[in-house]
Amino acid sequence: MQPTATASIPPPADMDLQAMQSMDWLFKKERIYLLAQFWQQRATLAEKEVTTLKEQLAGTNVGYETKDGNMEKPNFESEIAAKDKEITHLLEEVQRLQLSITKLQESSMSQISRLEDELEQKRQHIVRLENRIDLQRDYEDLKREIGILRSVNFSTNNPESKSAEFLERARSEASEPPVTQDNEGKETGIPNFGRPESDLTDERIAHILNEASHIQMKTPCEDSHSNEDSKSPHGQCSSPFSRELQKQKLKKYENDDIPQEKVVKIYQEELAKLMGKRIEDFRRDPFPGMFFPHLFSGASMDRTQEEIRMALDAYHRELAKLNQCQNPAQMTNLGLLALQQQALVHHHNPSVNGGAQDLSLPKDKPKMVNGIEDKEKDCDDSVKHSGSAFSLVRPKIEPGTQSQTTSSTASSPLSNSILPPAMTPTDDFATSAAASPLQRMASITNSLISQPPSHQHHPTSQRPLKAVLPPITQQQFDMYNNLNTEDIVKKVKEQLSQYSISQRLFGENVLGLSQGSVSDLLARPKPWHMLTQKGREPFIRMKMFLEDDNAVHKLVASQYKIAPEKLMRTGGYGGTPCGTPLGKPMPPTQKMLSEAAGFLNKMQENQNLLPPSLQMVSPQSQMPPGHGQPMLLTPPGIPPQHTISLQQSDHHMKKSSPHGIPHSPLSQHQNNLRNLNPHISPSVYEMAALTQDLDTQVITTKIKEALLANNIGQKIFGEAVLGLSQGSVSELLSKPKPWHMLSIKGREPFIRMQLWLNDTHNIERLQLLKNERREANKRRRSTGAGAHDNSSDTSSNDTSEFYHSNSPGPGPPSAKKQRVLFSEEQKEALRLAFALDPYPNVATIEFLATELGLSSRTITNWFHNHRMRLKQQAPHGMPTDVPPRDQSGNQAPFDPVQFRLLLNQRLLELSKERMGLSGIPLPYPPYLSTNPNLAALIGRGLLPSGDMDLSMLGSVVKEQMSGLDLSMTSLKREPDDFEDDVESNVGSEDSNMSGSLHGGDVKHEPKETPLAQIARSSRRKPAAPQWVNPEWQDEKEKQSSAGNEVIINGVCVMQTEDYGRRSSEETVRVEPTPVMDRFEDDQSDTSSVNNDNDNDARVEHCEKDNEEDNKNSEFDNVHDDSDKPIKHENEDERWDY
DNA sequence: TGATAGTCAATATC
DNA sequence: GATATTGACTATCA
Repeated sequence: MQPTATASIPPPADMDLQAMQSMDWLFKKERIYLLAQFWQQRATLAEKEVTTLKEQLAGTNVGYETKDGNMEKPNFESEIAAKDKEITHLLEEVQRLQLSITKLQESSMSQISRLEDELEQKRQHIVRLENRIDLQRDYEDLKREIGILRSVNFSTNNPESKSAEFLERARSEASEPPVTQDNEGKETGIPNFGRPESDLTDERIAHILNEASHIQMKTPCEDSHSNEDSKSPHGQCSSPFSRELQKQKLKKYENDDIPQEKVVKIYQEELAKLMGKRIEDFRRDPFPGMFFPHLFSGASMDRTQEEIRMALDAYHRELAKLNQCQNPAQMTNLGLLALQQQALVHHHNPSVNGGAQDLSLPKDKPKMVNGIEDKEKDCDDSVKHSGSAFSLVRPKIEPGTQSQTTSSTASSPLSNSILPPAMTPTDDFATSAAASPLQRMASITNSLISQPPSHQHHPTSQRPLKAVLPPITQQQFDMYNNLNTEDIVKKVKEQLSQYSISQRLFGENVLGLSQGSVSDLLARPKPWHMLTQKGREPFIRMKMFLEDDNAVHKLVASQYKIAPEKLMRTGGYGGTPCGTPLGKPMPPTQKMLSEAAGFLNKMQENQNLLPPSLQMVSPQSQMPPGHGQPMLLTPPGIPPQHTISLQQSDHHMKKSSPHGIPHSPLSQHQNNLRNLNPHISPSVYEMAALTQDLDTQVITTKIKEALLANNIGQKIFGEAVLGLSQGSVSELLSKPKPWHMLSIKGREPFIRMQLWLNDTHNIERLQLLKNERREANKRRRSTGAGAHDNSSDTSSNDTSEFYHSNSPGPGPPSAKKQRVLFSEEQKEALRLAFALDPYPNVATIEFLATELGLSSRTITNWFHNHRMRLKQQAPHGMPTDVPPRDQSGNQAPFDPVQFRLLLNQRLLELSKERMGLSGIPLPYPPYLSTNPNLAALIGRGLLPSGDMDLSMLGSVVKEQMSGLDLSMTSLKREPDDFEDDVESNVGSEDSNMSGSLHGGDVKHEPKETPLAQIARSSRRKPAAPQWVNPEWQDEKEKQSSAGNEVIINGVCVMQTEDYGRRSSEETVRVEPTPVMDRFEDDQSDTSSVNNDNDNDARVEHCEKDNEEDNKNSEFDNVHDDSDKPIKHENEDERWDY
């Protein structure tokens, strides 16, 4: 018994704005509070009981007779003592819990202050970011100012303004981000890649700079050390100086409080020095990289570049942060700067001239050859600028330990992963991530040049390369010389599970290991002392990961790339308000989820059908209709809109709450959260995760009605509202899965539908869009004469153009891929094969592929699709038609001979039907009667009974021997109805006559009774849930032991109690599109018991399912022994049904 | 390697 | 032309 309503809990005393920042604490506290309350209640009860007992003891004199006949008083004393003990225990418990509360309060205070600090920092950062949006312009302004000042300077110091001009030119071209000039000499900001590089030769630069160096005032340090700098990578003078320079430059943008003159001077000096050195180097060895590429890239050359890199690094970092916002405009800025910087590399590097051309290669592509050197020198500086939170994956490399570095590319996958998709690991990025900012910028540039911006989120192009993490340094080994691997693993697992981080993501980004390895490590961590140095590395990384507060957030954010990929199609996700600097790319944090979950759950108490967030007018309605930017007509998970939704739903709650539930802490949280951080609101995914129930059937029915009534097609609806294709919409509408069966992703469309339904202008908008499309089509027809009628109107309207404009322009709209079309016979064969073995092994697949003249891939796909679709067709609460795969691979083997024989039967039947002979019964060969499997098939009506036309059989057999003739077409039939029968055929003894035909191809494995087969559970374990309210997790833990919940597809939780209620009382699904026709043939033959299921449209399924249910009921007992808290969905459904 | 969920898009059907 | 079906594919997980 739990203390009842949350509403009865007084809000914690310090429920204020600050506390809102720490929702997890709040939840913990609340829970503890509840527990304390609970225990206290129990203590009181126990006390009462004791009192009662004492009274009884005092007031009664009853006794009982012992064996020896003596009367004895009941031992109330001991009972009282026990109760007293219990009371003590309970009171202790209460005390303990109260202590916990106090502790939590304390810790929360520190947490709050920390959060405040963090917030303040972020605010500052935002301010800085805002200041830097115009970075490029500032930069160029500065450049111009330099030019002006230089001219003045030179004019006063040297009448030879010509040299000043030259110098300026050299300067601007060699050291500043190259900015092309248009005819008017106006800077366009576009890098001039086309300009001949020889335009400014090094000799000329040298000349100019030599001239200038005589003219200019130089610092003594510079004079005396310029040469040394070129030799020594750690020049005493230049490094501090350049750091100073960098600082100054940064300050310029942050404060603008440095006198420009000074800045200019610094620039000039630095540039002159750099250029001087460059020339020196070049003179000494015109082709250094050719002979000593490592030295070249690693020492002098780099030294000079390094300083400029450092100066530009600030830009890079800030722009990268800006880029997090995925704002196209900012992307442009970034791109420009990247281009400029790349150009700078080109210009600044003498290698661009003539023979030394290839010397730039190690810079731009610091991969195979020079990767090591690049990394070694770059990490020195660039590491310092890397995001601190993820420094663990690019462990700080001490100068002294650098030489140990053996990593070839030294990429930092984690830092890659936190880049926005546009910057995520393409080849270049992955390899250059650890390189200098310039290299990174160059990579970005390359990427920008080679990819249209809309490709930013293409999932395939950004697939991270296998991570190669820098090795753990000796220092780190020393630091972690003894770790509790189990503990680490436990914590890591908690983190991964809590934040729904996949093992793959974690492995690739944090450990540099594959998912499989991670799984192994996490499942079976070896004790520290048993590990080799190498084996310890991952644990050290894990430890570092755990110690980095930000790491998990970044990882979560990077995992979110899924969402942007999807949502960016509408610009929705990108519309996320910025303010999420690199360090905090706005993952929906635990707190937020808890918050929203609490709220949603609370809301659901008050509303039967819908989660509160959905009970609202689509925020889109607040936008001017026909707004230029095409968007989904329901918010695609855009936080701002959701904010509205929360507000509205909150409002709704207040209005509609029948129970008048006052402001519970939860709703108060919500309010506060909303006020505090309007932009931190759940996305559609989060809403999906946080919504415990939603009647998909009702939603789809409503949608269908609405579409039908208004003559709106699935296509336009799908594209405009759901971002899905017509086919998908059709499936969704006709076969909506119950909410609890859907993964988070699968829930998304339903959320959108609901949002759309709540939009008061939903129809208007769609009509508007429809009209627009129609007119656009008309226009196109009249003007374009249908010249490029590539895909009818599919991708030619606004919305879909928007959706599909991702496809890069280049290349013809690839010719329509022709779909494989199975003939009826092929289908029949596949169905038969499926009936025999729904999980064919490779050999079987190959056999089938050969037999049917299809590719293995096609066969695999078919099986997969068939399994999935059968599953889908199973009504709610029904067991699926696909038995779980045999865990040990002992599925009754697929027997080619049996397959062929059965197939022959089927084909005969088909031919007969075609020839109008369907009434004539066919005999089956004698052995069939001895083969229970086949007999079962026959019994179920799969196979005809009666006398067989032997001549036909002969001909079919002939056909078979020469390969099946699968060209026939005839009746349709689903094997779905008989596969169960095959499975249910207890004690089958098939495949004994296997062998001669392709026998070698097919393994015959030890058999197992179907009972055992079915009783076995799926080999898949439920995956870690994603975006499930952590609060639920706890409850789940409690509940799951009762076996009433199951995690589906690793992403959603099925409340089987609900489920049972649902299927028994609530929703009886009536499929709008009956699928009966496909099962007609077999229905009459179904000998199973019909359990009077009132689902008309699903009768045949119910029959099957009931049948299977009956069959399986006995297996359930087998399973009941298992104490597995989480069961396979099939099993669960079976149990609940 | 192989399983599942989700989806697209070609094709079929109404 | 709208909708349904279905082969193919990606992403993710174990």
